[in-house]
Amino acid sequence: MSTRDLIRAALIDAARGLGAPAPIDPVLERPRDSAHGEWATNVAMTLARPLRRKPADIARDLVAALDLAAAGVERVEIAGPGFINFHVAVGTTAGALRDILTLGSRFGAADTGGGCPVNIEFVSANPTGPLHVGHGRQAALGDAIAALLETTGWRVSREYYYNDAGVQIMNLGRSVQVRLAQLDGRDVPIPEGGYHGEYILEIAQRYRDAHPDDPRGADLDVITRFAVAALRREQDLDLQAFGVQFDTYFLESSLYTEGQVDETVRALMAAGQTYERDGALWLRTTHFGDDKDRVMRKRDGTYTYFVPDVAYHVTKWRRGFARAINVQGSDHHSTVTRVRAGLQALGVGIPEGYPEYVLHQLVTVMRAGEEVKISKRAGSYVTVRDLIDEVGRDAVRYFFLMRKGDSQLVFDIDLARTQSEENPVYYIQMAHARMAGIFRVGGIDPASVRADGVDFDALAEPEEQELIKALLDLPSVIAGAALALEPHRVAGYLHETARLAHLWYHKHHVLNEPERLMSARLVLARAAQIVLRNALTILGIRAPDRM
RNA sequence: GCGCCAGUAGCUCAGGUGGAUAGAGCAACAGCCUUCUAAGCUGUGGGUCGGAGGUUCGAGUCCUCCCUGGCGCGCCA
Repeated sequence: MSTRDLIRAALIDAARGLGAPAPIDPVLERPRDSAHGEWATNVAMTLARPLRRKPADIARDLVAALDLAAAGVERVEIAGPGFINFHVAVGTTAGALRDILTLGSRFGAADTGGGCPVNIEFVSANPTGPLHVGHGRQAALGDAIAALLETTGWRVSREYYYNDAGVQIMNLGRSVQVRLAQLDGRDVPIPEGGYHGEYILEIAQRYRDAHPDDPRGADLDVITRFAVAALRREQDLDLQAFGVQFDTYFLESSLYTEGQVDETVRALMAAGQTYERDGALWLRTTHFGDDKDRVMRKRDGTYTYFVPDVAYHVTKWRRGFARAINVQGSDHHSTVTRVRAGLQALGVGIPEGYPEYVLHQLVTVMRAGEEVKISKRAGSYVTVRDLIDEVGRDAVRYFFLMRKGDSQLVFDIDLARTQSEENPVYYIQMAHARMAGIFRVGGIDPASVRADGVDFDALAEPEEQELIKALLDLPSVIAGAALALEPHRVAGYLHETARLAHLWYHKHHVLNEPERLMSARLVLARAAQIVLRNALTILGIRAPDRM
């Protein structure tokens, strides 16, 4: 049991002794100021109301009832309006490093999810062009959220949904066809809604090489399939370069060919949630929180886009995913209500909040103080590949993850490509490399470092105590980030932990110190290496041993 | 007009789900290399947390209204 758990349990006992009503759930936090001890609780203040007593009096009685010597608590004090601060013995705090070494790559993991299957859908770009920076943010976010959930015990499936049959695909085929005609010397304009990027021309040229039988581009179906395949391959390469892998690619067309769209429509009609008006079929989404009802089937007999969307999410539910998380740009937020309304209208027991959404705001790319809006290949937008080529995969990942998804994100290319202290990615990776460097120079296999017999009282320097506390916080940071679906918390934690590691490294020496000190510091260096690596891994960033 | 998100240091942003004196990076200024990476470290300055009310022991955080910005509001996808 950790020191924190021991304190918590003792507090619950003591509070019960004072007659506090159940459930008692004392919050234990790291005080901002380390002079306030290793742990602090505000439980006396939260009990003031139910017990109808002053917080300070409750705190005094609680402290009197606590016996925490065995837990390594040296001193308990009451401070401010009723906080109870716990000062833990140096060796007790440091002794917890043992767990980090023992658990290794599993330190920080939990089994909160209990193996429950969860589907995470992200990127889901239509195969009509290279991935843009927004897709990059989704890829980084989705992959990190997936890793967070895996680490906390969920069985995660990464899924990519793409539209392989709609109007946009038709426009893609036509755009390539027009480029073919232009290559053939004819003056044909790009159609309304068509794609203008240079990549369309490239595809046309490749099509011409691959189909000498059709130099004039007469067969639109064949051209379209060729273009889709080419772009899917290209997107796969982008994702590969970014280090993202999917378990499932789900084709929108399969919803039609396998009858799920029709089935969903019939089920909604049978549930009495639809009506006909003006020759169209409507869904009563207003019954489920929408501000107006939505058309499902247009007058021309075709379905609006959200019908296959609902059918798609029915398949997620049926495939056994009790949780489904969609990572999308905030420009899709209007679909949230609609999809959920459709699922509720079916009345088949799907929870109201299904699926969950992680919406992110837009990305602005800056270079030399100017906004970058276009790339040569894509024409109207900056591609993920541009960023990866320019600053490297690790920096791209970190920059996309260091901000909360709800915030608009400014991607500063100049900062991301600096290889110095100014760049947070290098700063963090450098901290890891420095820990690794200690073992390399010392000729010690880091995996051989053991905590047995180590005198943890030796780690008494303030920089050591601060670093140790930060390292031990990894599990709770991961748990919080996983619960909130917010990877940026891990990014912030990494930066702070790296700072403490640099500070310690700079001020104190490990090798060639007296045996008692060196062996303890080797454990600390090893623990720091493990924690930095584990946290970086969750964000999909490499932890190099040297730089 | 309605909805979602945001507004915190000159700039970019954190502030785990109400806690103690609001933080970090960049930028600015002043320092530190005979020892495991100076790709690093130390110090200084810098704030009406958009505004006004409210909730309570306690609000950057929760509620209401207003202001500003981004996105969305189709029988497009």
